[in-house]
Amino acid sequence: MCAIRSGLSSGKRTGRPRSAAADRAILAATRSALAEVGWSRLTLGDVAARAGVAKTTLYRRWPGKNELVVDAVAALFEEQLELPDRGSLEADIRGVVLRFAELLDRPETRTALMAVIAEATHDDALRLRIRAAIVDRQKHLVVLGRKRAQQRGEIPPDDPADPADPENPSDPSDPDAPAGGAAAPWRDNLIFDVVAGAVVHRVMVSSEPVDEEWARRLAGLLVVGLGGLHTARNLF
Amino acid sequence: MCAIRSGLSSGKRTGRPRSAAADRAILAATRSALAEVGWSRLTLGDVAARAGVAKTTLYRRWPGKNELVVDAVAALFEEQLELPDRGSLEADIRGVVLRFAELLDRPETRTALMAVIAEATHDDALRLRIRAAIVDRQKHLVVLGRKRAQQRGEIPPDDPADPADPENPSDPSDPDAPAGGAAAPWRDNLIFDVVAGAVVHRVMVSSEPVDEEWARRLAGLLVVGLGGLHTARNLF
DNA sequence: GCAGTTACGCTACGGGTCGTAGCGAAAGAC
DNA sequence: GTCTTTCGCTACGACCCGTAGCGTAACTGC
Repeated sequence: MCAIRSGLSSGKRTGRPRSAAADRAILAATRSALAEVGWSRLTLGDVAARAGVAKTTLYRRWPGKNELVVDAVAALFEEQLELPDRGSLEADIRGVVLRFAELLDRPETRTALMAVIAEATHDDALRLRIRAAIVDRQKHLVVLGRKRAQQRGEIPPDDPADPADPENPSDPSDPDAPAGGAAAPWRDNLIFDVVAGAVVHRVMVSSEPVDEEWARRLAGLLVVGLGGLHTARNLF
Repeated sequence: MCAIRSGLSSGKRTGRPRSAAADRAILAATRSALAEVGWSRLTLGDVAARAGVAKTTLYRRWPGKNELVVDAVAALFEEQLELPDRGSLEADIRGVVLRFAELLDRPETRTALMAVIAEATHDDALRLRIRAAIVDRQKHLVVLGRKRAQQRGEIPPDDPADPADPENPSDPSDPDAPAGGAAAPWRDNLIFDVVAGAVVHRVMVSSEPVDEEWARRLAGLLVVGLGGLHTARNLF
């Protein structure tokens, strides 16, 4: 996260420091306005007025609407990064599903997430910002859950003999690789896309609630399917 | 789809008819502009100029940017509704995955789909429009694939004794019910959310391609998982 | 203290887009 | 030919954008 850096390089800076309270007020005002008027009708002038700051202050910290909204939403993802160990892979998946759904339950998250993703289609810098602030944190939960399941013996440990994905060779810049140092990161990424994608689609497109019942069904589907991917990995 | 109705009530109307060519030009211009400049920088004046029509003509047919974009994108979904029978559930899933990914391969679809979904958060009419023009057509493919799999015997037929979803009782207005007249529509809906959500998430968030390899993995996960949902349906 | 530096609130501005209104001309229905 | 509706065009007020300039406030280092 973090706005425009005012100081040039190193830490020590002179002069009047930026108000951290203003930062919080601006981000909160952004979320509030987002929930009320939506993305397209959101104006920076309105945000500044809600936050009780001048419009120019806003532009001194964020280049534009997109970046501000990303930071405003990213703050919601900062709070609860860890996930308690619920004792089984199935329960952990249910936990992460409900955790993610809880975030999407806030109207400002719903509106903002889709909007910034749409904007990121034409803005590489914005995509990186989203990845660092939001996506990587969610993906970390998947890696964590997989490692726990391996420790429990629910799924086999990483097999060094398991050949790397031929279509995703171990390229240093390969986004399939950096996460957990696993031998087969494509499984983590597949699960990540399935879990996060299904929850988002359920909430945003199908407009149906993600409740305990649905989470149980999705987790059941995945646990059984994951077992199949390991036991009969060359079946398909 | 369909813009603003000019005539008052019944079919027959007198006077100069609306130019169908203008409609096509406007929608094509919208897609073109969307792919180039993105959602937030898209202006209706620009679209009108690209289409070679007056800006007022545009406002006579669509209430605003959102509705225009929905119709422009929906036209892409109209073309290929059916899916060839590929002989197995796994192959059918792969087919629908690649089919959906093909649509998302167009930059205008990527940009527009997320943007209109974000806007739909605050606009019920827009949500209905999206549902009718886009979502229902995609969901139909899932129902079709499930019926084929049942005919092949890959998954058991609908069990009349299968109790309806307690959290989704057979309410006439229940969106879990209307699709295929199945005894357990929640399975169709779950698969729909998982498949469509995973593809969208893979393309939009992970920014990775949906290729044959990935489709095979997702299909494998689902086929195994679906079998588990049927054989051990009360396990979770 | 004092000077130096940076952030802040405020005002004002040109530029762009929105969505609408009014007009005369064009195109089809009767 | 007459009637009805659409079309292209121009013009308009309203709004928002993003920036510049100013005087003031807050904090640092001497």
